[in-house]
Amino acid sequence: MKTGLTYEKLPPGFYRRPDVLMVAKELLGKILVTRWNRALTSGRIIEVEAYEGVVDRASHAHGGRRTARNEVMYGEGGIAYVYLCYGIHHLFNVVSNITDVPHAVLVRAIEPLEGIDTMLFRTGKIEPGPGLGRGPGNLTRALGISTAHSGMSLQDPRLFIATDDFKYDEGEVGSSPRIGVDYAGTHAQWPYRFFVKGHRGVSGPPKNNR
DNA sequence: ATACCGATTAACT
DNA sequence: GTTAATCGGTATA
Repeated sequence: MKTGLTYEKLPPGFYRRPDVLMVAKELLGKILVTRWNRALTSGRIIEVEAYEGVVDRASHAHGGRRTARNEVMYGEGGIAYVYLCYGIHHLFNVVSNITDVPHAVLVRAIEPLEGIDTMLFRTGKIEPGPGLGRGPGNLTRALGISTAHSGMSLQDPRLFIATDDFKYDEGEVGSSPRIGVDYAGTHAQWPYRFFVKGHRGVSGPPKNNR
């Protein structure tokens, strides 16, 4: 495949580690790739949030809740969990940890790399730029990800995460409480959101990336 | 059967 | 700074 970029798919072991915060932080700088019917689109991950399963009131799996929607969270690390939010937005998560430990990482923003034309077509936007991958609902639209892909393995050639050995330095990464989880009470204060400081592609107002 | 609500976004003032 | 849009998932009866 001609990509102009060289990168290598992350192995299953990356996702199956016990510390969801470590998995979340290390996903920053990795490349999220989709290839539906030969249309390749990709972007570098620049903002994520960790959801710590049964102990986390902000998680869909809090208290061991298990439904048709969130069932895939209980699968082995390395699969996609995609769900519909506000009736419109498809939110993409990476399931981590071992079977029956429902940890997940929400991908909130990417820096578009490949397939910009395809992303513009999918989003109906006219100008290329950070807006294409900024926000969890926007990036799934740009990459063509939907709830139909929930449960798909991230070893699939159509949907995977890869590394080109690029890494952000620790000093380039900021943390904050997660967005939009005020209903979770004190757990909403946990600093489980990680982002690239000062990056224009990070979601929310400018203060969100400081 | 029915009621409530959200891991958001864009378009406002 | 504020708010309307929008509908599947979930709980309750």
